[in-house]
Amino acid sequence: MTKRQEIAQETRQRIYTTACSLIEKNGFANVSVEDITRACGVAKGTFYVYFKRKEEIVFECCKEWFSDVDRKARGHKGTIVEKLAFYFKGFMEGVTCGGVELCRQWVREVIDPADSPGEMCGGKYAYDHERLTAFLRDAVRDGLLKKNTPVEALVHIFMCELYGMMTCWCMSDTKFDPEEWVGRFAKLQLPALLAPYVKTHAEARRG
Amino acid sequence: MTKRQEIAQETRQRIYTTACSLIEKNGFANVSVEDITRACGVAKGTFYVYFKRKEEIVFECCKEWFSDVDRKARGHKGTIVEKLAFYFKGFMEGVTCGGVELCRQWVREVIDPADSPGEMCGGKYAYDHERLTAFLRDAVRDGLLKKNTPVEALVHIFMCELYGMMTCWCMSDTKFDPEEWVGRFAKLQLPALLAPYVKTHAEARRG
DNA sequence: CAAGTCAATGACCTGGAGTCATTTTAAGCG
DNA sequence: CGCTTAAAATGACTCCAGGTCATTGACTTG
Repeated sequence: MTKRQEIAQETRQRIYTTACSLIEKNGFANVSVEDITRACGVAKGTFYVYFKRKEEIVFECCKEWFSDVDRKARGHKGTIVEKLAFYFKGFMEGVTCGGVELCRQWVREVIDPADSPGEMCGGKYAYDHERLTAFLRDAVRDGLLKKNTPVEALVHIFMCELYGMMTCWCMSDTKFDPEEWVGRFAKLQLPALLAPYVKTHAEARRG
Repeated sequence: MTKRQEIAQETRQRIYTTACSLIEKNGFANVSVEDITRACGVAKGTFYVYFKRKEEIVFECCKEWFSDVDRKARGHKGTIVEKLAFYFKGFMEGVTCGGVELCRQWVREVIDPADSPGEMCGGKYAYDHERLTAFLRDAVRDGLLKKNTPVEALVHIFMCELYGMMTCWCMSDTKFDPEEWVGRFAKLQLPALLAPYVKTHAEARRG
């Protein structure tokens, strides 16, 4: 990497960091692109060298929420119910850690498939969706779930729950506790949903 | 009502109707206030005679979604699980009937308590919240649920589910079917959630 | 060192939200 | 029927923020 590219990377990073913290402090709508660039000492145009639209910065900021949720959950010992509970817990930890203003903007963007197809919503939704699908497929492969498990349908249900949680967290202005929610979901609802597909001990022994 | 007030009401109604249909056709962000006023043959300023902000029209459009969901559900015969399933079904019917673009804007507004406190989010959220709370309290009073039922907590869970459904419906661009979702929720998850609070036949007989 | 590349710039364009002084029109009254 | 009053309607205007693009000059390359 040449010195030039290094400087460019650093500029991009500075814009990204500044944007995240400003948005978290004041909310997406109350932070202008000029606010961001002024705060990190570059011209407005520079923002658009690195990001196509103002919204794109949110995608950047939120990507890391989910960066290794699935990897960790795979490593988690226990039943499929316990693994999934761990997955959800990790997911919501990422979200809450990112802050409510970023979460709000994420939801705003994700509900609208019309906004920049391909890169934004479609892509973002697919991101989680595929990750969770792969996770469940592996659980089937590893014998934690029966062969006839309707993976796609379950993924849809779980995505509904996760995004419902996010939406309500934003609505309640963080007063509601996602961790408690995940706990209850895992204890009451998850077993009911998975019951038909979880192998009994006898079945598991048979393979 | 004088002729003057009649005309004013009619103007307001015309703006409201035109706005709803334009938003549903093109999406909230792609409809300007001028588009709306032009389409119904009044000046831009007239819009602001009747609505404080562009967003306020959405509140108006969406209010009727929930107008008598609870009343109908109260009249529905059956167990508390069946009544609630009916409630949820009616709620989502209202939403889907209103159309995905209105639903999107509703979610956008509702997740943000900072936007016009009192009237908008706080009020809107409270609207559903209180309605469902009253519904569950009545179920307790009528002996469908035990006295120790944690009504507030249940309301929160249900609101999460409803808004999760709405969010996912918007995300999937209406591809996902809320009715099917409600059906499954009522069959698998609702009984698990309510189990500790539903009276047994013996308990019900004792009162 | 000359030519080429590319990050960075900021004046500029655009479009839409919301305002307000003014005009139009219905209502009330002698 | 005029005249006054008050409400409804107007549209030119301000303001602001997102996004563009021709230009600059620092760095790279041969």
